[in-house]
Amino acid sequence: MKKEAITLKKIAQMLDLSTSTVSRALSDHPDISTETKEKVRKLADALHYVPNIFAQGFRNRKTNIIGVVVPNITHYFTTTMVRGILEEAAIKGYRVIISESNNDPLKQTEMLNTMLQFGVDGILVSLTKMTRDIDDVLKTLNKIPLILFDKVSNKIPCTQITINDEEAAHDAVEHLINIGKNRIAIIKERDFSYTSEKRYAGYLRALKENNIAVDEKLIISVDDISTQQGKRMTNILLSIKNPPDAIFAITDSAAVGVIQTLKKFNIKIPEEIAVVGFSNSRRSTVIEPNLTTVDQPGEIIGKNAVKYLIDEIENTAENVSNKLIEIKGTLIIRDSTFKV
Amino acid sequence: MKKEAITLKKIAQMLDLSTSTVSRALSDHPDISTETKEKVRKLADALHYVPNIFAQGFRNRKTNIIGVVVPNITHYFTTTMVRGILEEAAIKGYRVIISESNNDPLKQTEMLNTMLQFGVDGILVSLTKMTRDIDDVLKTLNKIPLILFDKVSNKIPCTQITINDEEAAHDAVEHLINIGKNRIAIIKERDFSYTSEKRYAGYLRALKENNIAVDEKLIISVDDISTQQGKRMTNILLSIKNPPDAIFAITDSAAVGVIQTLKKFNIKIPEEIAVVGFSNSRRSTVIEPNLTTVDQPGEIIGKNAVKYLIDEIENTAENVSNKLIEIKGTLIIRDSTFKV
DNA sequence: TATTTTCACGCAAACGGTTGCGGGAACGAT
DNA sequence: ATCGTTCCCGCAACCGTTTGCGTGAAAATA
Repeated sequence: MKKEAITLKKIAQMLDLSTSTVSRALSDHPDISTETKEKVRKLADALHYVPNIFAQGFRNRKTNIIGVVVPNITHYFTTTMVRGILEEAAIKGYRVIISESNNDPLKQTEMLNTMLQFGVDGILVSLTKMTRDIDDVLKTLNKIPLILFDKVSNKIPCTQITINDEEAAHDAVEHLINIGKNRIAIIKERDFSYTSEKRYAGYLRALKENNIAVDEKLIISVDDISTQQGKRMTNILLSIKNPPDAIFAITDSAAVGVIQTLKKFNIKIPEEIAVVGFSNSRRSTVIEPNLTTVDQPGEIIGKNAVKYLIDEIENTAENVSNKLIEIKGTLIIRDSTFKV
Repeated sequence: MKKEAITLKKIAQMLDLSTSTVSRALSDHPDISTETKEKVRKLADALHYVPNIFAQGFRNRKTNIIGVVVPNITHYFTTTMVRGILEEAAIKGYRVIISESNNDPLKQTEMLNTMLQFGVDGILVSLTKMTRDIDDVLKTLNKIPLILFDKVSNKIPCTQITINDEEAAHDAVEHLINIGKNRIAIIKERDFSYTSEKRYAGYLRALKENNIAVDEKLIISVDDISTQQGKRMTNILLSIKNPPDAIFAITDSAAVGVIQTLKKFNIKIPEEIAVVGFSNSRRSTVIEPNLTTVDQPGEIIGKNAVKYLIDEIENTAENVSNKLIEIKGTLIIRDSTFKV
């Protein structure tokens, strides 16, 4: 079936050398003379020799594979991060195994275990929303380098890479204040979402800095944030006595639902109610009016995650300090808040 | 660092057996007595024994990994297929390595080679657009089971899984005819795209079946289909003497550009010009009017691809016949063609 | 010339699991 | 008692690569 592979042994036989010499020649070991190295390299090239990865992994206890676990691979932003991960990993000579937790903590731990069993060198995790018992993640963390990205948690002591949610949200809300809004609603996620909490904190800080009182009625929490929920929550917000003059949806998909509902009631955007989202998804330039949102540089996050992970993998000796890296997200102002 | 792994040898020592007996016991070999099997299994469970995959792969030349190459992982439809692939592979006990060709044939062959070198058991490929010299793919095909999905090519003799592009496109165009259109433009891709050709064929068949003459001016080919191109081509279509009364864009993203441009010129959709896309992307329900499009069951395609691939992997003996599987896509009628 | 150092390479073990083959023990049949 | 089976199990080789250690020859030093 498969053609006979070219092995070190064969090259050795052809050159009348030992396999160890060939091995060392290819890895540029100082014990080998330059001429021998030359000869070996030339023949290896000619035969298209590729080392048997399994023999190597077997020998070195290193697989050069990193595992990636994400909640939902169909989210555009997630794919941009994955793209960054794939790119950086390829550059560094690593391969990537991806799996999806479907926001199910049980499946998440199952995935982690599978990856461990498979012998990946390290794991990149974007947490499920309801990761309450982080024990399984911690257990994995003890065995193998592990880094959190995007959906992170301060309860897990490891390096974490995310965007500056708090600051970006703060900027978004401040932008709303700058265009003259002061009854600013927020649609956020209920509990267990580090990301949501951070953005909520940014919201609160922006209000406080501008001496705007917090109105609990304008703070809406949902279990799973989605376009559907955006619609429903907008209905609720419109029904209160003093409706908001701006809505900050913690997610673009929710923001889309918000805008659709506002339009259904013929509410002028942004004059009557302005809308801000988060993610700069593709839909944000399709919805009308175009959505003001926060652009998250997914590829950069992905690349950085790989960088730090490989760093941990290759420097197992010194105990790496757990870093908290925040990548800057930038507010993109569009028609849903400000028309030119 | 890593705790000492539990090996067959250790279990063997603890039970005073040989490693071969333990190995056979765990693989349910008939030579081993039931009691011994019981004992071994119990201890293995208790110790959480997991076989060293690299030793196995090394020995058996089987990795239980399948490689996946896609042109662009950020496309929503692609991610739905990936989801199906991941799910089915997990069920069958395979892991998945993903890489992105960025629609670059050179990168595609590079990816294929990396996967080969890595020893994957089989490969799933969605071709780049300009895969003219398919030699590299063929070379890979000779060494290892390979199946094409979504972006396929009839020039490569292997099992292929795709949606019924021709029929779906035919249905879409026929729908346009049914609502009274007869100057139907198509925006398609220039050459080298099997998918595009199939959809174009469906377009032609629908016209022919309904005795509508083909007008070359209404057939627009572009190099890379995108929202931007959709906009530009719409401008062109509007500038001809007899503009179309319907536009079939071979892709949702192009269709979005079409609609945006038509709206800019205050052309009524669908009364003056109707629009149909292809993919049922998320944007198709955000754009106004909502886009009539073809829904492609990505997960089913992904699952099937894995199924057939594993079939080939595990039945290397008999020469598998190359099948051509078409998964049904279904037309979803929305406001861009028909308002209720 | 005798001794040490340097250089360039080979030997062989090791990694963990699988498997062909062979063999001892128990049993039944002759 | 002898022979042939059957049942269980162990021995040892093997997969391809890496690496500690050893060695012979040449070169350098005494």
